[in-house]
Amino acid sequence: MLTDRQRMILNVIIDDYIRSAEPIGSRSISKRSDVSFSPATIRNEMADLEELGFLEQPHTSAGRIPSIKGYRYYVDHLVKLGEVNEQEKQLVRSYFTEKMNQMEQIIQHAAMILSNMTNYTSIVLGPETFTTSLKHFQLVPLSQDTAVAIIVTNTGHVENRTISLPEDMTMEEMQQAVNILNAKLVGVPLVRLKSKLHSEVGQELGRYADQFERLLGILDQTLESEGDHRVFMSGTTNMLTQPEFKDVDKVKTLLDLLEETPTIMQMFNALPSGIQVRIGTENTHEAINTCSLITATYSVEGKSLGTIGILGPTRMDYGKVIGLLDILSKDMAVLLGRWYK
Amino acid sequence: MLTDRQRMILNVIIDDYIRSAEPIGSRSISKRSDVSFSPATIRNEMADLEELGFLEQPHTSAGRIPSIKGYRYYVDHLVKLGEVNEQEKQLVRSYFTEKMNQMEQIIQHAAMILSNMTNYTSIVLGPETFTTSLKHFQLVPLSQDTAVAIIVTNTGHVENRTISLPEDMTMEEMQQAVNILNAKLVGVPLVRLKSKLHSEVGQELGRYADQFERLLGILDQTLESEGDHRVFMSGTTNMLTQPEFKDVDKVKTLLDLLEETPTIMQMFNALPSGIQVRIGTENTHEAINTCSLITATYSVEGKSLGTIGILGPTRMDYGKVIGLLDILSKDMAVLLGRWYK
DNA sequence: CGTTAGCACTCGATAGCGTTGAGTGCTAAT
DNA sequence: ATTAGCACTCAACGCTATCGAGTGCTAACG
Repeated sequence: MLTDRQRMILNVIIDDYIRSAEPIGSRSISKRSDVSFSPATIRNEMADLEELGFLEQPHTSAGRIPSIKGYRYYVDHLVKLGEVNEQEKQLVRSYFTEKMNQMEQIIQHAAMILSNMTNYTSIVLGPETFTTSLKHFQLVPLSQDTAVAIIVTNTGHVENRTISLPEDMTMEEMQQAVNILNAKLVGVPLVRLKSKLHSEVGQELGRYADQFERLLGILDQTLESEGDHRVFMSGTTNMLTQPEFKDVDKVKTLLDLLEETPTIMQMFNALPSGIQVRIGTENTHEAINTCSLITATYSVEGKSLGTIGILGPTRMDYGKVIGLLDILSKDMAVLLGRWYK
Repeated sequence: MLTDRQRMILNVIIDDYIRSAEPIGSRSISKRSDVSFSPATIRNEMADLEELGFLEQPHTSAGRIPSIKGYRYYVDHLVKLGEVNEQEKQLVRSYFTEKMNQMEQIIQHAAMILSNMTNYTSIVLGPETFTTSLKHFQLVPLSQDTAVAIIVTNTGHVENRTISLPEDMTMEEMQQAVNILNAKLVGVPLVRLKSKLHSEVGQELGRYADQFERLLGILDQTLESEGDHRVFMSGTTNMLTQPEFKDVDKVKTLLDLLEETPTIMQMFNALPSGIQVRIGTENTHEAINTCSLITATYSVEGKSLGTIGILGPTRMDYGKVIGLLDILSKDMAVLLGRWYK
């Protein structure tokens, strides 16, 4: 569909534009040592590329900038994966080598590494609920009528809720109910917890109907709110250094979006595995129509655990980011692998 | 030091400026129904007020704006406490009435209420560590050689760390050490935990020297990292709607500051009890030299528990914010009172 | 003597205008 | 097919004039 020369020119324009953030003219391309055509020739090709929809002109008599379609072609066919050099690889790994024995820590760290190395905003989703199961369920009394309910998953994740007992129930009764739950529910995946609760444990706890309802409520609440704890972000303000965000209004809509955890989750959920690139308007959310989102899933033994992603302007260093996401997702998989043995 | 009329004029200027964000001229003051002097008279008074340092002129032939000193005088002598009307009081309370049985929830909610009702940025610090004590310390085994250590405080706060056992230690040995710790340390305030550990429990655990060191490390880590969990913020992007932040660079320095939890903690710590107002350069941090920070401590039985605060531009609705902080800090004290019975 | 009307003055903001220069598209020559 | 040449376009920039909100000062007034 495109000639070799057109591809080459498109490639050069995008590379240059990514660096300079300014429209690229024919002369500056022609001057490059790896280009041996005159500006006029380049101009002709650029005109063709524009007609084909790969380039745009902000206004007549300005250079060209890539269109969404142009970026798309670039990502699909042209981009050279940023050669994360051995030194950088080591750097990434060295971030992890310290005693990182908590999953939350690893994930948060991953987000930090990403944003630091790219200067974009990073978003990391922790492991999906369906791969985690209940390990332990416990009640710690605080006072006469209050207690903390603690849920531990097999991944080492801990959730907790403070509850106050109904007046007509003693701590002992409550504790008994918990014991029964523990006996029945340990090992059950969190997603099946609810149905399991109703079907199997229901009758057994019949006589503790009240407590049962209450505990169920706590479990539900916990499972719902877990979403908050699964999204980690870093470098949100990095966006502000990009020239495309010199307008405060844009910044606000973007930052507001990033604070909406549910929306973020929704964006990240149900992404196909592997590395995905969403360019500009390919994103469903209007607030990031001038951004690109690159995501990679990390998985253990074929099971997708979670997602790491980078949000930046459409004019983004795709090669570098994709390369980085690739090795980082693999490193994370290895690192997290031990939790799932 | 100031005549009644000067006070009145200063008051009017600040009130108007807070609303309009634009320099106030003599004519617009004179036109107000509650002012019966000609512009010329007002001008004379304004010139005097400027000489005294209460007003500033952005440039000749512009109106006057309040100086830091002006705001200070306003806050100390002139401001009418925003009459949080009964309806709003109810609104605040209604936010809380739902089943809020977790302390974190209450605090986070308080931050949200503040930012929603003021359109500024709110910062809330949870209860100080020294008022909380250890309630329970537990180990939940995950696999052969990993476990989750869980610490519960008397406030219902839960902290946890995943740990991996040294190879030469069994889970049973570890568990035993935990039992001893539990017996000795429950009820001890968190701040004294460390010294208590060394002095009293040290010998007892002598034979478990290795484990002891390890557990100590975990406790330390937990106590240190607790800071992160104690700072709650809401409405960080509200700043962006203020005209004084139309400049992206300012926004960035501000947002960067807000992300530094330790700095925030430092700013809030050791504040005198009651309501405090820090105007502009009265703040030590340069990044908020064009902001004002209003804080209120909330306390139970004379003991200060934590701090709630509002960060806004110096041109801030002091009356409203102070009034709101006042009733909210009291409401929180009541609500949190039950944890400290 | 405090207050006020009048007036010259200041200065940021805004609009209009010519200049500049990077970049284009087209044509004709190679 | 490529390229040199040239007329054309248009944002950006700087300059100037104008406008008007607001001031400071002086003199008049009750």
